[in-house]
Amino acid sequence: MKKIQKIMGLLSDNARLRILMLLMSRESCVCQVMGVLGISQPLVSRNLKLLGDVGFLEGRKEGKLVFYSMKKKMDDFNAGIIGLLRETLRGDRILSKDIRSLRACEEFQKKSGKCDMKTFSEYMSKRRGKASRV
Amino acid sequence: MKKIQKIMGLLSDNARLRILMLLMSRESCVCQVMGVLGISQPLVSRNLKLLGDVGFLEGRKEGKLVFYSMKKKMDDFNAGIIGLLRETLRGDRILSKDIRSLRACEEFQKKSGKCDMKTFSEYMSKRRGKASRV
DNA sequence: CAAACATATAAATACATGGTCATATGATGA
DNA sequence: TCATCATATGACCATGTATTTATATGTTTG
Repeated sequence: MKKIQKIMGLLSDNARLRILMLLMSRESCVCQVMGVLGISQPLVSRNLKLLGDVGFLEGRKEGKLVFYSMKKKMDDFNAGIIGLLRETLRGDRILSKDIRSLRACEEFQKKSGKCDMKTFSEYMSKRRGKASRV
Repeated sequence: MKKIQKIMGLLSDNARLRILMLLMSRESCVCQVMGVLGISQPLVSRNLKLLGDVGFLEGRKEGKLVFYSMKKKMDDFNAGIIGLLRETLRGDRILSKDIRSLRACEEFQKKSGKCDMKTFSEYMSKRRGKASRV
């Protein structure tokens, strides 16, 4: 009961919902989440931690980077919620856009070898200027 | 997305979760919910309204009383959440106790013909003194 | 109609939470 | 080792939300 309340509270936040949906599509590191959602690094870290604490996410370190992904094993309630979210938010505009942004962010990271999000923003602007309809 | 956030927020509250679970077992009027949960009347009214606004509950007037119950037709998300809660909270101590209290409250209401919750509390005390393990 | 009762609403207050800023930790490379 | 980069943590402030108090609305009964 207490746990349910806590989880429901966590899922009442826009950023955290987007993070969850984003990580359903694939794992990503903190700076990628920053880049995609456009929110501050401390806030991303905090939200990832919160989602991890209740059993939704797990982290994996790789050098200086930390990659987060959906936890493989979840209890019935968590799995049920995730399933329900996936069903309900399938095709959601914002989330689809986020997933596309994640691809772009990975691309940028490969080219530049950095997680610098200021530069990433500029990169995204140029990119948008060229061809892609957002 | 916005709606999901809203619903998740509503379900992060102890009183509202208990109300939902209580009304899964059967419909009840505002004063019964007060008596069972032991919270103030304005708060009960407010929470019932909130849960109604997002499509979980419906109300039915009967004289001065207003009975609330689970809505018959819900969209997939709402139905999914309710199903998940029912599964997860099946056998929860607090909720089982609430449901027993509801029976007692109905019984009291029949005898006294009133919804006076002060009197109901006294009634419950005596009752507890006699036989029933809560 | 007046009084009592059940419910709803409004205003006020107290507490929780989101977000930012500053800073700490930990890893890599010069 | 020092500098830089990526992430985590702590303190703080602003906003929102739960809860209470007071009061309004609507219904029954005397």
